[in-house]
Amino acid sequence: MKNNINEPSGIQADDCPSVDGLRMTRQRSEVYKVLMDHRDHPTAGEVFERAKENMPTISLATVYNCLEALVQHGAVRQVNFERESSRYCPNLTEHGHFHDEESGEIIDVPLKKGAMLSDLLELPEGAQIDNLEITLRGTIAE
Amino acid sequence: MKNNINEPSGIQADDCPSVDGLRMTRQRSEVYKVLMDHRDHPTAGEVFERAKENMPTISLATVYNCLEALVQHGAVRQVNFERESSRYCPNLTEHGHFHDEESGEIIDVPLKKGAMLSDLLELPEGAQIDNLEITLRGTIAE
DNA sequence: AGCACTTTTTAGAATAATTCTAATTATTGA
DNA sequence: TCAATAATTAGAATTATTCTAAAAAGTGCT
Repeated sequence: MKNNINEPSGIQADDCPSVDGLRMTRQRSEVYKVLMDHRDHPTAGEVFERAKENMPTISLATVYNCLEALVQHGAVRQVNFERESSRYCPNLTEHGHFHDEESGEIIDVPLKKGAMLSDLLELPEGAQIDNLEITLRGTIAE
Repeated sequence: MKNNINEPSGIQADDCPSVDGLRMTRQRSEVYKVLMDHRDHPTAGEVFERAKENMPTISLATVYNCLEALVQHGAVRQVNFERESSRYCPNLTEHGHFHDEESGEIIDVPLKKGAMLSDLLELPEGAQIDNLEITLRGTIAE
């Protein structure tokens, strides 16, 4: 790969706050920036298209690799709607996703402060929850 | 297809309570029975394997068709865990799913009676919810 | 800087769940 | 019984994602 940008691999805090233990390569930083830029839950393919604008040599496999690395280090969340392509979301606060069937838009749905999941759900005895996904599909009345 | 079983296509209430507007074929009824028999959230492939025991000529495409028909008519729910194969669930009460990472088991998690989703989530103004999916991943402490 | 070592990136091939296609079979209702 | 519609089937096609193996980049030591 031609690397003509004279840039250290440690990234400005603004771009990506050096995710714990994750080496910040130019590609990972670009992928992360794409997600931060418009926070609209793009698919890997969409991230690829956007990343190519700044970094024409990036490959789709790398985008997948970067997304996986970012997800595993907790810098980004992976969101699944039924059988569609995974989407990626840089919002790390606990939240669900509302999929507007009319506009196609995906809207972050924050958990109410202080709300306990166990108020809503009859969880199994002793359950330790590592991951929670709440997805909603519907419409918005005008 | 060889059809050597002399059986009307209308199904016993016990097998499948004539889902509104859905013609109950032998295959759909078999697929539904598989789901009712062990309620363990099988994948389409697993449903296929089980259905073949009683109906060796059934095809995988038909299993997919039947599952889709049953889902669309609300007789069965489709459950997705991340990128895994879809799973199918005949429990029609509102509930989520807990995926035990140790045993691999999937456990239905009932919504508490009277609990409102809007107590937990900051829903968008005017949201009409057609579909809600709550999935949890974790472990169970002994 | 030079060198050995590890990690990442890359293009393209492979995989696997699901959907599609077109032909056959079953079902319905006149 | 016949025509019309719907469902089933085998196998091909699709598509998101993962894998592979080679090249490139990064790291750390002297």
